[in-house]
Amino acid sequence: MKSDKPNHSDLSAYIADDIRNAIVSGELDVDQRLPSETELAEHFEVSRPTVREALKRLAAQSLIRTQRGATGGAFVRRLRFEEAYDAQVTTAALLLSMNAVSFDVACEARFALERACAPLSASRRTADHLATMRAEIHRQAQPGLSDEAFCTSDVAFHRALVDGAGNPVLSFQLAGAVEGMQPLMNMITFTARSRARIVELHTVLADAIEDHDGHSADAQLAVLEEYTRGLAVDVMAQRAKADLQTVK
Amino acid sequence: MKSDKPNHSDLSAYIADDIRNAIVSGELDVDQRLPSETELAEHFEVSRPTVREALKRLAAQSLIRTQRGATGGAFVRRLRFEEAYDAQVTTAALLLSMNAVSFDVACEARFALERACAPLSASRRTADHLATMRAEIHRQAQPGLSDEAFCTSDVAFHRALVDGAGNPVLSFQLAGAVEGMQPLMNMITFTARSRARIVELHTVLADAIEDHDGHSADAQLAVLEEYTRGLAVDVMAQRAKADLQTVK
DNA sequence: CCTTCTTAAATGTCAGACATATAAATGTAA
DNA sequence: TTACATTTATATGTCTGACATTTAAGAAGG
Repeated sequence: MKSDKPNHSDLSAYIADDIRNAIVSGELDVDQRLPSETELAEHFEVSRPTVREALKRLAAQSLIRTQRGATGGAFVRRLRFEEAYDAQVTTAALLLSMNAVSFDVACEARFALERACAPLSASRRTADHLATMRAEIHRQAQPGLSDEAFCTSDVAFHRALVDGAGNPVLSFQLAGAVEGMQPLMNMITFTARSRARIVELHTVLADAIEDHDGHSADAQLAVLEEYTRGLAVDVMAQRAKADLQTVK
Repeated sequence: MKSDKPNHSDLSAYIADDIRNAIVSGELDVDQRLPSETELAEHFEVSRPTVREALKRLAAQSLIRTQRGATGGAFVRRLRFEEAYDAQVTTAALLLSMNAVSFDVACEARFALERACAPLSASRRTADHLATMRAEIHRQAQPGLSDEAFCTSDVAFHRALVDGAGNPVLSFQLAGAVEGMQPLMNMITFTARSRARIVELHTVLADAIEDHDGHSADAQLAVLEEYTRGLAVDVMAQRAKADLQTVK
């Protein structure tokens, strides 16, 4: 940690960067305690509120945790997969909603990545993953399910498929692709007929995974992708038609 | 934005959550100005420093930007792919280094995802992407290149391959998988012979992409994955041997 | 009409104080 | 001696009030 005072604005950002570099570079180990706020303030020659703002920035990135009390302080935090997973989903969802990403582009990315998991999942899935997939299929077939609940179940199904690959890095990377896309999926209204078709496709997919048939699973995902994109096209067309009616 | 005072600790985290939800849910639009710090303080019934800590948390997540001056304030920020890309790389690198992820697991995830891009890249790559790949191959063949520079060029090569798919969401998702793995790759010492082999594989891969042959590109990536994992095994074996020597 | 000056509003920073949580040291009684 | 209660020191969490700085808009003057 150096301590230069570059400019007289955004000091907390500068300090946060400095400490962040120390953490990322491994200069500070996991669970190591940072100096107290007062000590940091002296070191960087700023006031305690400024140091605190810097520490809050790091806390927002899950890089540190703080403890109150006598032996308290700020500690370098071990970044866990679950936390990174959540952040990933939020980021992906925001990216899609703020950048006018088309359904097609997002859908293509999602299924391309998911298909990367298919062979691995087919060869390694446990009975547990398979049970989850079957359970979600069963839920999706229930009548009276809201569109949102149907989407949530769909995500859970695909997540089980991805987790079946038994590779936490892969699961993490795919979190954004699958769950982050949920807001886009929620825009689709699933008719009874389309739900039946999706349940059918999911069933064949689960069968392939059960049979350790990666090739078939991959093919089924391709079919599912095509069908999903077709659904979106229909929704957009109907919406455009409705807008036209409104204008008239 | 509600305003309940749940407990008397971590108020800034609570306030940040509240505003974050408003942004993610779309209640606050892009470029919309938040109330001033003083107004937020009154609304949440806390002091200005507490509000500021909350705002810094959001700034650390690239959710808001702040402007000084008369018409200044905090504004909802449009999350851009490049920023999310950087955050993704940092997060992935930290995940790998802090969770004792094996080289094999990371490598498997990376190549599985990259292979998902191969067919798309083969069909859509521009001359530009191809030129970048060729240029990086040329650089990798230069003698006297440091291991780190070789790795950097390797990342640039693979990034061009991924970008060739012409899907920004896919590029974003793969940032962590490819670039985030660089610290792990840097642990490998690339001998002249292994470099020659990698250059050879990259050349065949680039040829496949040039010929719009997605199937061949996929196959080459599989070969490259196997070779990379073999290299890592060798490095680990030599390191273990060296450690043994040290103990003696 | 253009330029310059003033003003107001907002963030950025600081200083000092008090509140609160927590572990360790200390004291006390069975 | 041991178990429990109390004190104490240290750290974060929060508040108040102030001043510095930046910036745009309005006012004044040529």
